[in-house]
Amino acid sequence: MNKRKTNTTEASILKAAKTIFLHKGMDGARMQEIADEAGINKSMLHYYFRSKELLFKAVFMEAFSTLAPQLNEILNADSSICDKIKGFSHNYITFVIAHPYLPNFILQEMNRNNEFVNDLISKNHFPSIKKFKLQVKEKVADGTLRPIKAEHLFINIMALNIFPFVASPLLKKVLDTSDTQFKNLIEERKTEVAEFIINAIKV
Amino acid sequence: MNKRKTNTTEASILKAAKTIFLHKGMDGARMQEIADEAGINKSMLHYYFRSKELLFKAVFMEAFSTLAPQLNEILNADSSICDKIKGFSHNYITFVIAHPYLPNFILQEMNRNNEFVNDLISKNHFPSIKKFKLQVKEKVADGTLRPIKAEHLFINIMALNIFPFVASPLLKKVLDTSDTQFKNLIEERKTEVAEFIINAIKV
DNA sequence: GTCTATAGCCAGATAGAC
DNA sequence: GTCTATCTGGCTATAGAC
Repeated sequence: MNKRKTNTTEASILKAAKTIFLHKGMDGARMQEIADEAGINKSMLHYYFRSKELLFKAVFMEAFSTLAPQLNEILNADSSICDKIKGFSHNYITFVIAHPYLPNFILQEMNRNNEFVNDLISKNHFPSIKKFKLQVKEKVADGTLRPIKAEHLFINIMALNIFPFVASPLLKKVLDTSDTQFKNLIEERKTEVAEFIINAIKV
Repeated sequence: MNKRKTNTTEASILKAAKTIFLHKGMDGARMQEIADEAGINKSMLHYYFRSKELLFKAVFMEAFSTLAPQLNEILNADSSICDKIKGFSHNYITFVIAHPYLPNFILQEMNRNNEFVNDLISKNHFPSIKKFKLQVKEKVADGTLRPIKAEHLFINIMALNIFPFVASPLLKKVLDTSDTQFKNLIEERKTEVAEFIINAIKV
């Protein structure tokens, strides 16, 4: 009985905290706002998570844990480079359409350079680029790919997939698009991005 | 005499405010910290700029005014698309190496969605994509360019140039590079990015 | 476990002497 | 114009009743 209440309250706090932290960041978020969002008393936040920082850590880790593994589709899968790029772009964009604030939140908090964010990440068995590096080197050597460093290719894949979500307010202004039109553009990018990259690297 | 002191003090406040706001954002910045950075008394900030918000607006506008005009090299120059991409990538990356916190600051504050940021920007004769759209359409029609929407090409150019600066903490971890190695990668991108894009769009 | 009330602190802003 | 001192409000966090 106690256990059940603990679980549901704790979960609703986490859910509310996620909403607020993702929209406003650590510095902009208010404990009161999170409590209101969860429909419970502010002191409950401290009862369950002890401090704003610990609550934030929980949210950040959960957010990070959903994004980091997706990189493995590029870095550690066994498929061809083309298939990786097609698969990742489609899956990643589909996922982020459903969670549009995630990428900006992660990047922003990593840029704030708190020791703990970087600590948490280091410990969290970060995906390594090692295997991908070998694969690219090999394909460049045998002439299947234009000469390109794996590092640049990886940065480019990330950039083309992630950037539109991080820069959407700016892009909407320059492109002079409505929200609906912008959504359509993003939808198109599920295939557009992979096509663009593959054209860039194929011989 | 008074005039000179006004100018130098006001300038040193603005400079300090730029440093602090760019590193910490509106929410994370403290007026005391800005005063310390400028080496003057906190009440001077209010004497010259009246409030934190007005000081922030001044900083944001100055930052935005240095970045926005650079988009014109892509959007409104008279050169060929290839030359635009080469020129912009080289110039933009060179500029941001010297001001690495600028892009993240602008994107972050636009994402906070304060009315005033969006208002300020709307009034600031934002560069339009109109001319670039015509140019791309024309080149696609006459077969000089692979079929691509101007919107996607523009997003891609922005993404490939800006993203590495916004995501540097993440990229450094995944790529497992030192600061020096990462700087070298960025340096390479002055030409690498344009090459990549041109390969992607040429027939 | 959940609430109310409040402690304690720190930030932005102002008053007023010089 | 520049300083010191201080007000005021809002925020995190906790004490304590239920």
